[in-house]
Amino acid sequence: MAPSDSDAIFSALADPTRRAILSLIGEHEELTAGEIAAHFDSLGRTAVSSHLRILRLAGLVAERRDGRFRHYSVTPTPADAVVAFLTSVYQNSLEQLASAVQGAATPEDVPVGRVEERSA
Amino acid sequence: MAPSDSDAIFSALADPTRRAILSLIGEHEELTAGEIAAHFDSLGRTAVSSHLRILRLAGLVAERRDGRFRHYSVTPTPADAVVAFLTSVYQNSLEQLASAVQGAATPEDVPVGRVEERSA
DNA sequence: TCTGTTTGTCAATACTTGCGCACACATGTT
DNA sequence: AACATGTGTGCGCAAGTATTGACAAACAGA
Repeated sequence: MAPSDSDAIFSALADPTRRAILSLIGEHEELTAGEIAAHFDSLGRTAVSSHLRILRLAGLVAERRDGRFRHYSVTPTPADAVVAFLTSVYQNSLEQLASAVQGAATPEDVPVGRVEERSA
Repeated sequence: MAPSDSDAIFSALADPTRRAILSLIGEHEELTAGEIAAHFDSLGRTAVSSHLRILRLAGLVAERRDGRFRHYSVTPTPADAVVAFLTSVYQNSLEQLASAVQGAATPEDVPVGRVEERSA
């Protein structure tokens, strides 16, 4: 199976700790790795660093290096992959409001493309 | 950490095969386990059954027993948990879509509250 | 400059979890 | 009884996670 971007994103979101980290970063503009690690007593810096690496490889967060610090922030775009998948599955119950969103947002940017699927 | 629903949902969505199964069911109204298994040459019935069990426990699919067959369909509501999380992180770029989704699925149940988070 | 400290990651190791398969079992049909 | 449909169980293998120890990079102070 082609290791598409969705794989990395959904795998990254599968871990509760990573979702908590993502939420934590989302509450602020930027956070250093140390500030993030400080919020998790039960985790060492290595574990947090590893999680941040996975989030970064998935494109969910961006890192800005400033001296010996590394500031992490949320990247807005990659949620599209998740929304695209949900849209493709829940078309029936969502197509109405999809058109509503189209009217409100950009009409052409509504990817209903298929997600990966093993050919039989 | 409280094993909230989000855990089961995101874990279920983490596997590419399960996402493919979910997409496959979403393309049709209902599918039996055998029909689903027929679409995946590289998977036995046991594996597909196991995936369906996980999807069912996560509330992503519903099963209707008809004789010796079991018809699976997509349940529309549980996408709320995913959208709720995405909303909390990507408030800016998704609030329109999120409000639209919540309005169509569960109008009164609008949990934009915090996702689980380890207290420091 | 030269230590010493802080920040963050890398490497190697144990532990846990998850996936897929083979087999057996339960249920329903003919 | 014989067959078909699906699932539960146990096993082997792979992947992910957290920890310990060590390392590179950047700053502060004497």
